[in-house]
Amino acid sequence: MKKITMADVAQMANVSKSTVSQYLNHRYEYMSGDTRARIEEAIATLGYRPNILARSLKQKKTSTIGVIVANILHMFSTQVIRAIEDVCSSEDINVIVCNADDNPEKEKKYIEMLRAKQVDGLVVFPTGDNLELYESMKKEKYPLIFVDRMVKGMNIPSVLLDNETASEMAVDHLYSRGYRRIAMLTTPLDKGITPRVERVEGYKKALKERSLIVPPGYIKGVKLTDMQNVLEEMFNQPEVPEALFSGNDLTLLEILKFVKKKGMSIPRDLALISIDEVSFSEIYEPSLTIISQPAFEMGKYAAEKLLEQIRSNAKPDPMNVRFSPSIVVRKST
Amino acid sequence: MKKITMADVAQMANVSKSTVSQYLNHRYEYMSGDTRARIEEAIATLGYRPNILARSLKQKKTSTIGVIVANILHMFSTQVIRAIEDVCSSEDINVIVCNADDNPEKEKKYIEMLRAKQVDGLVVFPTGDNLELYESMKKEKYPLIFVDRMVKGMNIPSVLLDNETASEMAVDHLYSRGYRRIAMLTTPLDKGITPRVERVEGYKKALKERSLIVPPGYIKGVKLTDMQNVLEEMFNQPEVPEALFSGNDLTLLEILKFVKKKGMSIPRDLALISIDEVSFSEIYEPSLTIISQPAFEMGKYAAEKLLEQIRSNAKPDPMNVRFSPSIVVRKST
DNA sequence: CTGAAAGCGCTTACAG
DNA sequence: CTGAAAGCGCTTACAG
Repeated sequence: MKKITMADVAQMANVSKSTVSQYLNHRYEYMSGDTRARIEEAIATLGYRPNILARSLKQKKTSTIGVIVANILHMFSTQVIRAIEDVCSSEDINVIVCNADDNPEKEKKYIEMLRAKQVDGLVVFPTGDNLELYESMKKEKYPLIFVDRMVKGMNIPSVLLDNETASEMAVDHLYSRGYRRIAMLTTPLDKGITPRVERVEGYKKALKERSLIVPPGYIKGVKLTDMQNVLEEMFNQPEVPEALFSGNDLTLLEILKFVKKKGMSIPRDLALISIDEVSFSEIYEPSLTIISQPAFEMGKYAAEKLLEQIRSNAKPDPMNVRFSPSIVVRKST
Repeated sequence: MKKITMADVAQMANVSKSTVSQYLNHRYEYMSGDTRARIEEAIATLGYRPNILARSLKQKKTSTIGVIVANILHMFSTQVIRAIEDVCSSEDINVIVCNADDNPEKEKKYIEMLRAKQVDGLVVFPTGDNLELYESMKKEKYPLIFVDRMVKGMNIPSVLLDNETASEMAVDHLYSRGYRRIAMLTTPLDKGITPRVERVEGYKKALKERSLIVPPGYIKGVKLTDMQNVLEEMFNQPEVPEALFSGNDLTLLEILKFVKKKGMSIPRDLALISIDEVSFSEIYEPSLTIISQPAFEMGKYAAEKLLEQIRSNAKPDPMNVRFSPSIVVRKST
């Protein structure tokens, strides 16, 4: 059961390897129909399958890109991946997906692994903690695009949500419904992760514009595992929030857990709005008002830009491209 | 900005490529400390990164496995993947995940792509429609293991849920709570997909053992997009079900959509139980009773067995290994 | 229209 | 302790 190689096919078809190679690459121009048929037959009877590794080594390209998401548990990641796969598959590019699990070590390991595997380019949701690594790719002009997050002072093209507007929309909606004491909960802010920071900024700005004050206990960015406690505190303040703005889907889940534990009624006891669609936003009672990201478009755009970079490794991409959120008003507000 | 190769390192360190290779592979036994230091330095100053493609070509192995899931939208798939990644990463094996999207064409494309990339083995959730392909891998003794589904008459090791028991547990639980008119809804049965068929069989058997009759309209296996209509019919029968058994998570979502649309109250109007945990089973009101699969253990086992196959390409795996479900009783029943 | 030869970047006996 | 040489399975000018 020895592996069939091109040499075997060539021998059986009575041609040279070069000719078999031409055949495989559909360069039929100067090939006699007879030769072509013999090769075809030899391939079929031998069950020959080309070794892409060898080809890639020679061609110095793998027709494969890598994508490294910070945390695959976010619905957003899944959708972006799907979009990337769709555009790549239509261009015969393979994609390898890795999950950094919010862990810079893992991110680094995956970036190195993928580059060692010679992938032609990378789309990454950067953890933000591998500056030198990003920098070195940048310097080597290695095709690279960031999604969801930018890294300050790094000059790497990034596709982002218009986060400020997203927050503005959330606050505006709540405000128009008459809510005034609006709190915000999200995942940790200390790492300076773009969407978190910008959403908090946008939220603050929108409140200020409406002359609403934000008690210090009204903005929290903490780990998912700490959220139950933080919510406990938040709702033990003298001025209890009337509305809560959730920074992302995973946070929303924690909030709903809390709401249930406390037997709160939405929106009577608390109005709730979140960024990111979730699978159950329609079926939850009440259905959930959501600020939704155009995840699919963002993924598509990122893939297209990366492929452009790969093809003409000169043209610099626009730096930070912003996509607009949209609001889906349901019953939780 | 030309690519740094081993030859460059060798030259700079004043040794041969062979020696650099030894260094990279940690074969220091006969290497002078001096040489070693020079190589180390050369690598650092040049920023050399080995080309894994070349190594793999020579070594005839890539230290990479592929996993092809039938449908990544099932929570179960995600968890199995995660488990596979964990065991592989601890053994320095890379994993490439592909989503067949319930489409045999895509499955075929991915299997061929991964094999062309020379992955060392494959774990697949078979769509069941690529018999010849499975057969040929089997014949070539290509390392392969199935998860979630088996393919009849194919003799390929498969790791499966004990589906009959899962259904038995569901029915038993409902029965013990006093429900008698128990219906079941799941995804299409016509393709003979193992878990669906077995769960339906198990359900029928369990009903029979309890001398319960199943009106014809009580078992449905249909596409997700048809479920609203089918549920409509099901609840327009003269004998309306008191309890509904959902075959998987995606089905559950459809049922919940229907329940909401109809303003039904769970469990008063309808008791509900499903196979597969979902993100919102705790927070849903009422919380959802679930038959849960040991997805993580199943993935771990599959990965371990595949790696064994790869290492000693002789030892045949046990054929159909069954894992036991467990029930998480909550409030929907 | 087809083939011989070189080469992609590694690893691996083997020799010394 | 280290190096020369062959080879993994392809592709790609180039020659004829």
